[in-house]
Amino acid sequence: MQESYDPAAVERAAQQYWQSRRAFAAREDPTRPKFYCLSMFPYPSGRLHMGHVRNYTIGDVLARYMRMQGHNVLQPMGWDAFGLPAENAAIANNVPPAQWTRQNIAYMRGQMQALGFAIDWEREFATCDAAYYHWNQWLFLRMLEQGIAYRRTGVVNWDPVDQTVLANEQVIEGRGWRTGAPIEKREIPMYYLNITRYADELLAALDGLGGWPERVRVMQANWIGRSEGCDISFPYAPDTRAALGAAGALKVFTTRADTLFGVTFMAVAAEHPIALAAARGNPQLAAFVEECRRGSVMEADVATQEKKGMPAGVHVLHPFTGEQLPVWVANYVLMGYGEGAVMGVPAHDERDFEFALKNALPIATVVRPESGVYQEAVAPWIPAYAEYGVLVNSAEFTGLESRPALAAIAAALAQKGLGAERIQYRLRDWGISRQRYWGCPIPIIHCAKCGEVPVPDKDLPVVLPEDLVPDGSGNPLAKSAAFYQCQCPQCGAAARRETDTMDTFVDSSWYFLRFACPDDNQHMVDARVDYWLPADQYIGGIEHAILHLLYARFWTKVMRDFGALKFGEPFSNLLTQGMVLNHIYSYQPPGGRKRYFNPADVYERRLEDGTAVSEVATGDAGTLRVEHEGLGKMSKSEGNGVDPEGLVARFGADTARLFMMFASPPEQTLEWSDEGVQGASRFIRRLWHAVYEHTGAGAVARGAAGSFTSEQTDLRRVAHQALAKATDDIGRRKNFNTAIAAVMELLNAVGRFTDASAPGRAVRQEALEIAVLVLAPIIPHVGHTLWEALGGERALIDEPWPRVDPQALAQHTHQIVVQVNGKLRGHVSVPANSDEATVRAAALADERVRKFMDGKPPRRVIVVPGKLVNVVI
RNA sequence: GCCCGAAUGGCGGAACUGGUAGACGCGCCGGACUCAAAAUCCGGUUCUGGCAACAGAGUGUGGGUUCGAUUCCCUCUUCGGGCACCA
Repeated sequence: MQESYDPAAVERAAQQYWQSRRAFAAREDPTRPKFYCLSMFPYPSGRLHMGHVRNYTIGDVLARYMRMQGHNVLQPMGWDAFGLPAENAAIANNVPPAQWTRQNIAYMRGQMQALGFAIDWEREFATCDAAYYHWNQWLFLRMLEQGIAYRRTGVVNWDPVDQTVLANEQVIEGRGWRTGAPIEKREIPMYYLNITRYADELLAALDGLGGWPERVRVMQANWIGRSEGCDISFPYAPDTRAALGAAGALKVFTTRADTLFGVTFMAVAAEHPIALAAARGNPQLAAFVEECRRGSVMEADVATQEKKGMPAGVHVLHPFTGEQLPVWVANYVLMGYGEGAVMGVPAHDERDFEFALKNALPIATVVRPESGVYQEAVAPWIPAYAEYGVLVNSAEFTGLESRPALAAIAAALAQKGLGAERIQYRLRDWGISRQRYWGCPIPIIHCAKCGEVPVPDKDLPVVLPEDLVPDGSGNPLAKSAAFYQCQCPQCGAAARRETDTMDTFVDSSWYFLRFACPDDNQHMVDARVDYWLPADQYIGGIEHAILHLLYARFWTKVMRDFGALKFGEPFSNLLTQGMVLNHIYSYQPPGGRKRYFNPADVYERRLEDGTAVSEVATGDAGTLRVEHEGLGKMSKSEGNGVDPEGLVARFGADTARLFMMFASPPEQTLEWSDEGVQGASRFIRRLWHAVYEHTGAGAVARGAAGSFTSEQTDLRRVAHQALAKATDDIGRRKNFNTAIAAVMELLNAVGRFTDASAPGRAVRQEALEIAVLVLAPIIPHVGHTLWEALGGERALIDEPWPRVDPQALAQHTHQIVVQVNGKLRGHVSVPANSDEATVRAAALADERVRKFMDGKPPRRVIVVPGKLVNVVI
């Protein structure tokens, strides 16, 4: 081996070795346990960012570790290639999205290969390949047949100037990002997937996902939002009947039917039929409805906006008392959730309370706590009582507790035909239509005579033309006659092809299945899926905890019910990785636009009074003082990204990988640190030198055996403790930082080890072998060379994970911590197999312990075997 | 606004099941090597007081449970993720 470590040469050699053996090509092999290690595939944005490097390094460490543990490992990679950024790039550069996307894929593939990931590149595909999205369309048609896919109207952001539907991201403070025009809501027909049909199963099956982080399961459960409650109908009063021209009832859903006698008003969404009818004869109300129509469609905006309302001037009747209740139109009631109407109970609901105070609506208390003082909520400083309690002022239900009252009121309503118990979900059906070009075409043909006609299977895939260039106004497909002109498959008449494309979440809802059989052109999936799936480990950003992961679970269940899969959950174990952060520096010129500076260009300077300021050099040898805004996600807009490519060029892929794995545990955020990178590089060089000096001193007998000196015993204990810890940290806890720390301690111990005798050198050999093998999944390139130098018979990639020698771990004495009143006062050494009485006696005999006991008798002595004694006085 | 997390030395983090707070790394300080610098190696490094031995304080805030709390419970603060058309 070379005396000095040259990352470029070492990495080239290892990568060439793996490539020449096709080391990562995965084959189905029923005789071996399989391990499908899946990282979320990237959007091909142009260049890899540090989040990608982190994600794929975590996956690679696990894949390589499991390979060493004897598993048949599949680690694939592909491209989530449809989406908005390609269209934006197309508008900016006048390049077709397909060309931009495929160039990016080629570039990013090269970047990934330079990082040395153990990926089976033979299975690679992109979601914009017709051979892939063919099956999106095929399954969509099956869903249509089963009523899972259906068409109805939905609300979108409409830019009236560009005549274009905008994504939420393209709406900035209520205005179109390109035109600056105020955005309107518009209802258009769209396709939906009936995910709510699976709500119960998606919720219940979370219990079986023990390999998922608890917080993700909680988030999904809350997102699905199952609530048990009651539908209640409030019959129209004569004024409402007149406005609507029909009899009927206003239906609401509530989980608090026990507060029914406290209803003092009703609130409906601006889009509700009653609101629209009432607005016809009421210009003021019509203006308010119009104002609501202009508001945002985003839930966060709706929930934080000022709660406004206006009386509709019509009434409904209380189902028990027959009292006339005013109907209000309110901007906080969502048409898309429940019935688009809610009953207002100010005394027992925070939001209704606020609304009632503001609009001078009556407040009626009908529930009180079972005990304790209670003050009726009548003013802003007395909060509404939103808990369960005992009913008052509730006719025949007075005196009941809330829970029995819920059932009793529901039963009474059912008898009157004005209500029934029902389970309601917060989850809404999944709208998949996008009025955009760069996506998977929805395989439907609209015929004037036959209506919506599915494209026959034999005509699939409906291929997306790749030569169009969007210009920001409308969907190019809708302007391309070559695309939309077609014949009706049923009657043969001239017809119009659907020009909406699918949400890109559809593409990512099943790509992990396709990796098992990317070459099957006859079927969506085949029997190989049953070998590889479910994925044993899925790794990706926490930001995907809800939408992507829920859609993928749903899609899997649909395919299972269709008979294409034998399992209902796609990912057995999930690791949600934290984000990569860096410092944000900016300069705000007076009256100008804020500029951001990369932390790499910023340096600190101390002023004469000692305060530190951040500055950047400007072109004319001057400096500019910049403001530190704290830490934030690496992003283009804040200019604080670090390019992985430069890092690899300067330090090598192993350093990049080691730093990422060492800086923090995978689930936590990772703060970028140039010094930390240097530290990782330094450690690799120290390891390199330790092996260089050891092997340079001549051949060594492999395998330490026989009796050991105490120095040898100590090094062996450190080595096998590090191995045991790293095995647990990587395999079970997936905390790589502490596994690396254990090997660092081991290398420190090797450095202190002075025994140059033949048995001593065999012990050092064993320690270095353990260090190299344990780090193999993390720094595989340098490991490849070092393993060869240590005399490995096989290449490192073919080595199994080393075994812990229990004898090396054995300890004859234990250090016991002694506390007095919970404070550390001393240590005592006792034989490893001491009983409690011995430990207790040793502790009480300790000089410092006696000092702190101050002659007082112990009131209590707590002994934790092998660890600690606490003397309570 | 709602749901979910997080907060520990100068910095990143460790302490896994309630049992020695600060492993490991960075930075800094001192030393060795060098004409010198870089690199490398050795030692020190939570804070306060003390020459030291040692003592006291200390895990975002305030409270609680416990022999014992970074860990469990409640409160608040700040930061981050998600909120259905960014992916």
